[in-house]
Amino acid sequence: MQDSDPPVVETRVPGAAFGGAPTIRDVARIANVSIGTASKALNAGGRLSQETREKVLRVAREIGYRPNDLAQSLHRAKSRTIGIISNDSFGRFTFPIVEALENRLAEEGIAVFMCNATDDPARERQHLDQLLGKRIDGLVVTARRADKRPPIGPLAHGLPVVYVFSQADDPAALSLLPDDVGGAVLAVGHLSALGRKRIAHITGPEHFEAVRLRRQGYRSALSRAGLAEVDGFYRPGVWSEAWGREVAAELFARREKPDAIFCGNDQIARGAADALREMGVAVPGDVAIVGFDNWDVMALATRPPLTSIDMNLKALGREAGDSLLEMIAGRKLSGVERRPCSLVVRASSVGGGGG
Amino acid sequence: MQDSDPPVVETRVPGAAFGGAPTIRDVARIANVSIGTASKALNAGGRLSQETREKVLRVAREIGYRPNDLAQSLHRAKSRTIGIISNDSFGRFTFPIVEALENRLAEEGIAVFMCNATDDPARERQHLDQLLGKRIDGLVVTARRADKRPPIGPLAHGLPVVYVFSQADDPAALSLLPDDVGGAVLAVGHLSALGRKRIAHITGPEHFEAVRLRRQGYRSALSRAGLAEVDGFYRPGVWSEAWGREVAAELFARREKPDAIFCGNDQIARGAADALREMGVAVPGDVAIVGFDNWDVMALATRPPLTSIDMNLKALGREAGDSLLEMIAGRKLSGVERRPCSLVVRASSVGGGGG
DNA sequence: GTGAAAGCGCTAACAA
DNA sequence: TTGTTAGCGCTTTCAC
Repeated sequence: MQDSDPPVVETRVPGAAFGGAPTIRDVARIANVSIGTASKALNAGGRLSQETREKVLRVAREIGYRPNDLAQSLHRAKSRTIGIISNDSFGRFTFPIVEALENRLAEEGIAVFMCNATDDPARERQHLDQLLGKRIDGLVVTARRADKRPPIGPLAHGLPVVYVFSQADDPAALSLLPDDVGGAVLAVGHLSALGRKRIAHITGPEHFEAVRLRRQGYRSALSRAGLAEVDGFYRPGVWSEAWGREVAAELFARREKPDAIFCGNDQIARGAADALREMGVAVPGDVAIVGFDNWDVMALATRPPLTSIDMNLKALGREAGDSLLEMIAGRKLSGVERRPCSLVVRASSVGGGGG
Repeated sequence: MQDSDPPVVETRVPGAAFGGAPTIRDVARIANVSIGTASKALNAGGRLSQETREKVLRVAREIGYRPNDLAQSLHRAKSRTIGIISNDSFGRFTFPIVEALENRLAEEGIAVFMCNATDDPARERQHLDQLLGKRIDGLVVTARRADKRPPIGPLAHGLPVVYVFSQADDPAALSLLPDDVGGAVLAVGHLSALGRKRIAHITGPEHFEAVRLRRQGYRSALSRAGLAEVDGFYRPGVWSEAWGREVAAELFARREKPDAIFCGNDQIARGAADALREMGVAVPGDVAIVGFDNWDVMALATRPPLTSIDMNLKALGREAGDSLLEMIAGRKLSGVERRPCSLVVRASSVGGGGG
């Protein structure tokens, strides 16, 4: 059976390319037209008799023809492909960003190469080389923390690059970041609007830019509300529940206790909430708590559920996609853009007393 | 200076391809050799004078030449590219898998297209079309839960596909999964080896295959240890901390209390641990607890830290990469392969009494 | 309305 | 040792 069909096989022999995927040449031959005609029919262009067009399309469908995008790319000098390099090994923060970005780009028929560099410059360089070889039309760089990093490069001049949740040390680059200061102002503003006067701030390590910015927001919101910054109420440390528990316990062993805590992330907030509950302090009755990140798995599991600041990472990712598309279309974009966070109110700041 | 070099510019005019990236033609022209010679030099092949080779390489380096991988692919009929379609929007479980896979493939110089289908068959189809157009050499399909799914297709015949943390309803397909039964046996075996006799199982919804398999492991480990399955000790429900708290409280209101709990995931385990601590039951003194997933953020934050079952997702991802590479090389692989889990012991099952 | 051919960037077979 | 050329799959211009 198999051996009785040499002629057909023969026509595909000098190539047998790409696992035998049919080419436009196959379509043309079977439909009995020239390659040019087949191309015109498939691309819905040029003048062509209805009959021929349909014949070609039918054949194409029947043999499962699908244009080879690599060949097309070669011709149009655009790969319709972009790369994304992450140093977060695509963790909790990068995920939503990358997902939204991929969605946006998929809408335009652009495919995304995913590369994980895990903070290793050598790996990053290697990935970049590969991507440049693949002639990506653009690049997105993302990271675990939004601190400054050396810019990507040197690379094919004019390759559009967007840094998101990551900041290049290069004024000509475009960086998209959440507005940490504004997020903190939102949190503290919410608490002061609820009548809280003694607001503490438990947060992560100060070498994170986010920690410094959120503190700045904390301070400016306090002064805007006419509140004093109590000595010992600002507590940088680590991003863990244990730290939240520890500081909360300590603050409530003081004479001057806070009536609200703004936490640098949801884990700290959860730790604080746990410690307070166990000490018999009512949340939000005695103390209101606001977290940061709005990480559902933490915020919802906390008792009571956490009011938190959402960095709107999906929106950030989508905008990164928009910006990259614009840059690919030729626009020059640069600067550090900070996008607003939002406040998600739950029971840890308002509602039935609790504890 | 710049304007004094018009001829060079001119040579690149009919094309200006790919953002002006230099081509091998540019290298050849500047090095004053033929294209064929340049190619030989760059590919370290054929016989060529040392001198010429070096000259070519130097020019290539100077003008920043990087071979166009699309053109190479076209020629060699391999794209050195694979696709990965996820229905987990790359969440907690898929991510370690994808990361390890990407690492493995990067070692071979293969790039990975990332596609998120989010359980929408239309989006999946669309992504698949795009990937096939890009002539990927292979495909990996991954999902949020390891339940059976309709196989991908129809697609270019012979495209290697590996399902990981996902199972195709097709005996000819290769699926790589964690061994849930074995994981449960490990957990319950650990508890019974510690002398626990009354082991309860709080877990997620029964429509998850993982729940059914883990229960099976639970039962077989009980009987292997000569322990009875106490009525009401098997508690399917939902994957939440609240469920863990609820059931734990309930079990300890009974006359016949368990002396160990094997939980279907770490969230349930954490809920149980919290409830018990608040009831004054000592963990692991009175009750030992084992979770499942070894999700660090949960397992480590629990008081006491959770003993848990690790599905070794990174190893699974790496193996998926190995398998895909083999299939690309021509081997046919199929069947449902389950890979062992491991037990990670922490203080919730052994150690200082606690509570 | 249709076909022929050049060219996208590269490799490999064959000439010189 | 080096150059020439065909061809990978596709689009597009230009003849017919």
